[in-house]
Amino acid sequence: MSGAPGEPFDDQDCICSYGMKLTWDINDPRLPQDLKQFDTFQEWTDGYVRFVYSPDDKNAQRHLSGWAMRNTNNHNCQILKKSCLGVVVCSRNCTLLDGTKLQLRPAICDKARQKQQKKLCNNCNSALELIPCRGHSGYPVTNFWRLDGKAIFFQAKGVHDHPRPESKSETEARRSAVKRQISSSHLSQKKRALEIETGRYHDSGGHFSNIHQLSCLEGPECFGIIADSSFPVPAQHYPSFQNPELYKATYDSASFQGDVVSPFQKCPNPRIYVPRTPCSYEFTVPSYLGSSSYPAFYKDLNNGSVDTDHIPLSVPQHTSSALNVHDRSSEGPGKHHGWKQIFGKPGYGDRSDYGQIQATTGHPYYKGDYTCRYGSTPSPAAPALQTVITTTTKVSYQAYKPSVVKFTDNTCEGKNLQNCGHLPDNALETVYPEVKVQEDTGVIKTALGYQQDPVPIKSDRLENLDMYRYPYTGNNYQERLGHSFTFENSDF
DNA sequence: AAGTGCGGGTCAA
DNA sequence: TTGACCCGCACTT
Repeated sequence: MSGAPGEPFDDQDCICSYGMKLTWDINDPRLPQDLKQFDTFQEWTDGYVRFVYSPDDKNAQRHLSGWAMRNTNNHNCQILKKSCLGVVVCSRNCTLLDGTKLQLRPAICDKARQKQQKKLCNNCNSALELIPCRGHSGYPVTNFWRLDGKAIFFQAKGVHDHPRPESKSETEARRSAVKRQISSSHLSQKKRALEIETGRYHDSGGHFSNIHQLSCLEGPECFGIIADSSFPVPAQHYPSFQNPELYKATYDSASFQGDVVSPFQKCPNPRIYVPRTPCSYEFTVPSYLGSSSYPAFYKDLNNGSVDTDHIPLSVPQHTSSALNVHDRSSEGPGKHHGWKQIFGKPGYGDRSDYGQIQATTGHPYYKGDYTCRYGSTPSPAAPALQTVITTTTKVSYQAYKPSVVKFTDNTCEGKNLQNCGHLPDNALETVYPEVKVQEDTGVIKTALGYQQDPVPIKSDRLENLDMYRYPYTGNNYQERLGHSFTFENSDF
């Protein structure tokens, strides 16, 4: 189906991954061999994209993804196939103290996932619920990995129709941090007991002032992610690695003492802006993709059985929101519209940008029936996306070219978003009308992101350096994170 | 314990 | 035939 291996697109305006400039499909007998460059590792791929990674890229070697992807047997030992597990949310869709939603990473292991779903929402005690991914014709988004020759080929099929879960690194970092807190807490208690025994304890209030303030939290190496400092700095728009400052704040003693409101009660950020790409692409990072929050912890560490999964690290980003997850999850694949159906649906014609598409798929997440936190209004400026994406394994490479080019004019800056402290649900619902649309263009963003000039991002981030200490500001969360962590093999 | 990858097997389209 | 999915196993973290 694809052209000669290595044959690049001749469209000079094609700003996409190197992998997508080449014409290949993961199932092709022969993949491009004469590779001239590699793509920077992308943790949050979304959409029908392809990348070619260096065989030395550690993340590519590990088949890493921000999404919770589980191995799927495709009976082809040459190609590793993984499918998305979705995201775990609160069944009541409760709003956390910081105004965000619970969005946990589904456990990859089946047993662990079952256990995970038996747990309760740490915020409202209602059940947790797994929102399955139905972004690929009603089936989970699939990722394919293939080591061929001197490159690692990656291909993704489908557009995630759910919020991002915590990334693997975030989950690991959170667990790591919590464990450290636990051990620290226990050590502190022992120390205190010893002090009492020896008559050296003079704290009249019996208050552990700063006792939970871990010294290790001063440095990024405290967290697994940084130790692995090596994560690639993808030139993508929203790297997912945490800013150590956020951890520092989050795991502060106040938060750990139980029912204490997070010190950073949030402010969904109005400033949603992503620097232009070299070709003046500009778009908004959706809230659910870019923000996160650090709700207060409710577990008493003294009980020694903190469930790290119940301590949401980042709960960001909601795509859609005020949905009823029961409705969402109870819907079978059959009720979802495939891409063919979507594109063929009358009335949308050439306005088939992703936002429009997903907002009209009939999927509860995007139904107009729902009062969505971020709305589902398509960008009025969204141009036609002359894309044809098949719903089968074989994806026409031709689909990629126009999708990127056509996105040029879809500029949407969240400058008008309200800056608010602690908004109630219904208030938030009206805040991000444009965000949803941008999120739905994930495929394009991902494709565009890889070559983005990091310089403007840096300057932009530097301008907002102060915000690093105060989570949430909506969408630039992930963007900010990119500053604190570096990816492996990155030339950043 | 959980993540990861492999592979046998079933089922439905 | 193809793709999704379940399961068990082995190995790693």
